Amino acid sequence: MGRPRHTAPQRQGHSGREQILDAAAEMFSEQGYEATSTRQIATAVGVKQASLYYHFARKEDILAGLLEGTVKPSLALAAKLPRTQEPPHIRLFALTFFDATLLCQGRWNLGALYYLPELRAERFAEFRRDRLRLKRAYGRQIGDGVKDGLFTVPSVEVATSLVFALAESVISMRSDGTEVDTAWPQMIATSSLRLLCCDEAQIAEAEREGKRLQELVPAG
Amino acid sequence: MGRPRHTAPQRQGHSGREQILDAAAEMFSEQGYEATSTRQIATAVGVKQASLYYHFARKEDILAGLLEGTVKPSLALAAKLPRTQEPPHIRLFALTFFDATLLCQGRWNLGALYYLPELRAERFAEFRRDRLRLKRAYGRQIGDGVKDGLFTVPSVEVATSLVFALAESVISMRSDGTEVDTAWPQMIATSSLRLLCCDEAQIAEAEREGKRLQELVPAG
DNA sequence: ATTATCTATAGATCTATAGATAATGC
DNA sequence: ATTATCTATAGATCTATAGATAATGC
Repeated sequence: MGRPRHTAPQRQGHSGREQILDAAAEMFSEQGYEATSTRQIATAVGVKQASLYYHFARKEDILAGLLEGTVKPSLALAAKLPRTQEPPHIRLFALTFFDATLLCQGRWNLGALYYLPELRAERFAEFRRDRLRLKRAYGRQIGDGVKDGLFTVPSVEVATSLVFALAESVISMRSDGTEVDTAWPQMIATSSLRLLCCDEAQIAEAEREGKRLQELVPAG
Repeated sequence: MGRPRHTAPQRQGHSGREQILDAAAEMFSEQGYEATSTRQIATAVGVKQASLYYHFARKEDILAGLLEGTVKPSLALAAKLPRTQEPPHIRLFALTFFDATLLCQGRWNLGALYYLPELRAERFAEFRRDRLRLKRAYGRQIGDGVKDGLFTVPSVEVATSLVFALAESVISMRSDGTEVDTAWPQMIATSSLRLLCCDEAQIAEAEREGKRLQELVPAG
């Protein structure tokens, strides 16, 4: 319903809103936020520029709409980890694997949005806070593992930053055009444990058990 | 010489060109390229907007001027590594340490420019090629190490991407406001070897010997 | 004469708003 | 009446050029 479009729909997505988000996801992640005009998005969707404003009050809200739901699933998994009673190396493997898997999949490289300098704006404070919470969840697993003698690191803070960087490394890979296949998340999670000087026997155990925990949360 | 400015100089740098680059470095790395207007840069320098165009024909050339010289030093070190006759784990440590050190220092977080979506433009093809060459240099050290039985990895390609991501991890750290002190490069280089399943004895050796190789190239 | 600035402005954007219009639903 | 589009446009940019101007150097 509503007045018919001049052009046939050009985009995936049932509602107009979803079509806008789909087009914006592609363009924001590949060209950047400021470099993508509302006119460009509208043309890709197959509507006139002003029609976007029926669905989103401001351009920023389109980006916010995309960010919503990117970290939430990982954060949901992280929240359930403490209750699993699993040892830290398995929990960390599960978190890293899950997070990397999310960033690998999806038609567009949504993770690239994390690097947009525009995210410093107040409008995106909540997203930044969520991403920081996720990083802290990594830190908790690593800290617990050190306490239990499973990991050996010179600094929990540095180790956390490095493991977090490994999980997110698929973002730059995809941006650079590297094919990131389904084997990567496992290699990333395993590499993280190696970096933490985890025992090979325990790494093997985490590889077996860690994937089971993915089911704690509905698949992204 | 030249007509005097209306405002006293606001920026570090001897020439006008350097002052423009200094201001642009700060703004491009913090706000992004498109989000930074030539007027903003000019104001920060203390000149009128049009005066920038005496030094740079186009806005893109300012960004190109900044990128020039960011990967070159690491690439120069990488080029000299084969002649050193050092074993791969020492060469890789040296490269990672040097690269991370460069990214850590400097008034502005120039590495953040690597993530600007605008770098996909043809104007920056040379920079992209250089960065890819640097990544391949990482790959060569890792491949050699695997051949010599020093490293054990499921895939040289994935391992290369992960080690490269570790070296560049300081970029996101600095962007997020994390204090990145002088101890990080060493921890990053060491962590890289751990990720590659390198022997602890050889890691210790690389920590001792790797730093010596920094002198192959004039300090960035 | 050369250098490095300035003023002024063309021309091309770009975001967002106001209000009309063409469907469907009640 | 409601929904989702359309047309038209205001007002604010933004990059880049043309040409004047105020220094220094020869």
